[in-house]
Amino acid sequence: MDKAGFFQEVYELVKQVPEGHVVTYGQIATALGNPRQARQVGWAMRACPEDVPWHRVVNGQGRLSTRPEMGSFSPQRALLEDEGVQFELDGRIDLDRYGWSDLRSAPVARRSGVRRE
DNA sequence: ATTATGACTGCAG
DNA sequence: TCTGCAGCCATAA
Repeated sequence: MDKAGFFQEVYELVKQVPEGHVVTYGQIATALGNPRQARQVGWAMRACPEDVPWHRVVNGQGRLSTRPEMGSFSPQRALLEDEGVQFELDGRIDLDRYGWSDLRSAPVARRSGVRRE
């Protein structure tokens, strides 16, 4: 797998995230084998193809990291809310509830009380 | 080859 | 809880 494959892998992982769930950059980087490459994941998202649900990717704090300045704000929040993700009053997401851990076969320790919607 | 930048993360204040 | 600083690493100039 060449370096360009890294981007492709990121996209594949993001595509695996179902509606109503989100993943962090570090999570993706970890799934790829390098938790330190979280930043490069962001770089990959910068080229986010249309067939990639980039809006389901947030930072480790459950906040939207997408640049709020690209000429206009991103519809990320609206998209997530439309999928059933409930935002906190401070604009944060409860990763304990919406965080996805089954990225490409993860050990997981999913809590038993994951109630969605 | 070297410096700067960034859609990140974790720790410290 | 929030802000700031340092560590990491691929891409750009």
